Amino acid sequence: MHREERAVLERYLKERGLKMTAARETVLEAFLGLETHVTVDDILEAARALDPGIGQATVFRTMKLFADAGLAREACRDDGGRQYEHAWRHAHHDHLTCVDCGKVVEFVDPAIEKAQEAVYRRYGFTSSGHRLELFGRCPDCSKKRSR
Amino acid sequence: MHREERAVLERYLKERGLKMTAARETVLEAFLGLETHVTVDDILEAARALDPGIGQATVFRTMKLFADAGLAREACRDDGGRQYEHAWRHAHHDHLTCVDCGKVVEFVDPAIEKAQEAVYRRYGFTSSGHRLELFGRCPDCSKKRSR
DNA sequence: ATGCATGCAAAGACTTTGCAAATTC
DNA sequence: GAATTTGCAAAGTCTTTGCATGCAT
Repeated sequence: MHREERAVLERYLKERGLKMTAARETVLEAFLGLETHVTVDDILEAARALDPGIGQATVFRTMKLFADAGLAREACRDDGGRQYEHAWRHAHHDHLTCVDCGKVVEFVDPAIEKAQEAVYRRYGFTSSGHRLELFGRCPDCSKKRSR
Repeated sequence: MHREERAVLERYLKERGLKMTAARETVLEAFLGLETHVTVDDILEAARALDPGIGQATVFRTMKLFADAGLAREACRDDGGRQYEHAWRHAHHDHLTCVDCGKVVEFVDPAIEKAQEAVYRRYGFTSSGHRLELFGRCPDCSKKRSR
């Protein structure tokens, strides 16, 4: 499973003289098996389902490693909680989040991307990424609310 | 100083039977006297400069109150640190942050705002705000880097 | 063999909460 | 006077670090 991500990790490790270990494999499988947008705790729980011996510190350390290897992306919720998203073969996207039920829609909008480039030019900045989160109420929650 | 913000706070407090206290005034002055984008610690330090007796818990509690009163806006950095921004008479804006020196440019781009509305419509969501942060390198840092 | 990685537990950073005393209305 | 607020310290979270042991190379 997840052969490609595993190859990415192995290459990353080899490049810096680090080691492929059982714990790293387990955390990788656990992380990839979950939907994107998970907390360290979610990952720990999933990892322990595969191997109960996994330590919490290992998950923290491993996820930092994955982030650096380009397999995960560190994000943060407004309440300060940290989350990780899948980053490999998971193109850039923005988020549309329902403030009631928490549902997240991922989208990419060319018009927005283009307008952002114009902003960079306007201020003479060199672009290096962005984060856009739209908040609102999803169709279901809107309906419930108007009743 | 800051008469208008003070009036907003007083009205907010009166509406719910809460009290205007010296500590709240102090924290308000401290917060407004700082530039936007500050941590609780920045505010605590500034507040203690005005009144050394201010407790840390009071600042936490008071900033939550201000956020609810519409005077402050809670934000969060990617490293998980919490920040507060001024929210009163400080229209909605997005951020363009220099990844090298940390400088922040606030901007509003009508094309982006418009494109966002289209995204809401596309997914049937009701809008309730957004957060956009562009990362890049400011002109100064770009120059330094290319040398 | 060497040195990186692990799990545990302790330590840290940040935030919240319980409480008695002080303050506001 | 009744009720909210405060500052302190204790308790909670979440995350990182130190260390002896275990493993990958």
